[in-house]
Amino acid sequence: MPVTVLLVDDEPLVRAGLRAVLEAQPDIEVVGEAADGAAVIPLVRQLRPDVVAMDVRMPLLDGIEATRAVLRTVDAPPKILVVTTFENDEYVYEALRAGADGFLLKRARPAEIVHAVRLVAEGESLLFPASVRQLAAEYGRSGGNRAARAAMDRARLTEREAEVLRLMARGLSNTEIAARLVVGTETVKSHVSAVLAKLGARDRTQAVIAAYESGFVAPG
Amino acid sequence: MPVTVLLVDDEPLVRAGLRAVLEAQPDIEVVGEAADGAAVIPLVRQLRPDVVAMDVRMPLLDGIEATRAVLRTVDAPPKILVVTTFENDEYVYEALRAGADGFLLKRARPAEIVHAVRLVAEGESLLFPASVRQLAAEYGRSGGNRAARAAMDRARLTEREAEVLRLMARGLSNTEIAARLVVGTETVKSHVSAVLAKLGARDRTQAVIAAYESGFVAPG
DNA sequence: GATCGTCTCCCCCGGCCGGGGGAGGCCCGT
DNA sequence: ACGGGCCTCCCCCGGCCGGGGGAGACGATC
Repeated sequence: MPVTVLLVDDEPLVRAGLRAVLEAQPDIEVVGEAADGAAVIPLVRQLRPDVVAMDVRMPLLDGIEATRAVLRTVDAPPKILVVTTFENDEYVYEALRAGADGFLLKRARPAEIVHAVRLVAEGESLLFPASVRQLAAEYGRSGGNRAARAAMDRARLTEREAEVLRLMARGLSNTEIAARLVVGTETVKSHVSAVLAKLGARDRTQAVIAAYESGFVAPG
Repeated sequence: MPVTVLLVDDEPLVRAGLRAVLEAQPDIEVVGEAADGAAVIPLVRQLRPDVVAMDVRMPLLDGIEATRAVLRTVDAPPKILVVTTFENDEYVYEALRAGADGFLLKRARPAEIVHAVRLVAEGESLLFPASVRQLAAEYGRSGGNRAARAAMDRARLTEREAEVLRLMARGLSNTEIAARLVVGTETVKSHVSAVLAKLGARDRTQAVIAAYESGFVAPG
């Protein structure tokens, strides 16, 4: 069955764009739209979407309040994907703390948008979407810390995964980690893949960065 | 004759604030504004300001690159006053090394801003205001792992290599770094290899760890 | 007992990574 | 004029990495 999505944005143009991008996917279906946060709750109850793509800055009720309201009042709430224009948007971190599952830049490429929707639908959190990385590179290092901490908290690593991440953050290769933990390299690869998925990291380097930025490991 | 100033910042609000503060002075005149680094060079050629108040973090072309570009391509270049939000901004030092004449915190009081503009216009350099001196002192001790710091000092990275390492420490792949620096991937690979060799790192992950441990990049 | 989560291991495979070696252009200092 | 960094780009190639998919074993919880 397809992933169902509810679009919430005050700009019709943005909604139309998201709809076009997402509807092009056979496994994604846009089941509704709302122009402000106040209309979200009844629509969520009625449509029961898997994912809500929610703008942060909206009239009446902003994305943060709407996120809190949905998570507080709806049983088996949908995943919330926060949509924003700026990567260094204070409201985005507020929304993540309010319980949103990931965020997405409006200027992201279509493939990245689709990827983000699928990921949150599967229950993953999104720390390092490619679009954010790129923008963070353009603006400097303003995007990181708080989002990193939030993502690390939300990651819910198992003990073994945390152990593997600590060794990754000391520069060990998969083979070396396997030797240290006295398991097979394939096992280590499984754990590493799980860590990457949970942190929304693309490779071990990004995972280590997230570990430092979140305070999971400390320098010195 | 008055001191003429060109404002370069991607945030209209910041430009408006600087303009208000500076225009209040009879001997200072704001002669132009730009929203990104790419627009700076033609404006400098056209307006020939005495001082350019340049943001470090900007889209398209950041303050460092813009500073280099201006100093390299303009005859009798203006004084460059780097404007930043954060005191511990790695980019600021980079900009100073690129030839900027001083820097200025956005949160500075109006009188300090005016003072800074007048000073650089007179040819003084503003490299170490109190806030930065303090931060440099903190870097001196809190910058973690002494061995890592020693290794980083011994490494003697070139400017380009340091730039590449910073981007590596943000999780960018070689391809992404190449796009950002507008060079070929082979070039990036050369720089990365040089960084790894100089730091004694086996792979990019270890290099990023060294960057964090040495304080070359700081979490938060 | 059945289900779930965790830890363990396996195969295939494409791709990025990093090593080695080379080379041309540029600016700078001797 | 000649070197010496530095930045740029090129080739070949082995290997580690990460994705996708699958599966068995164990304990806990319902």
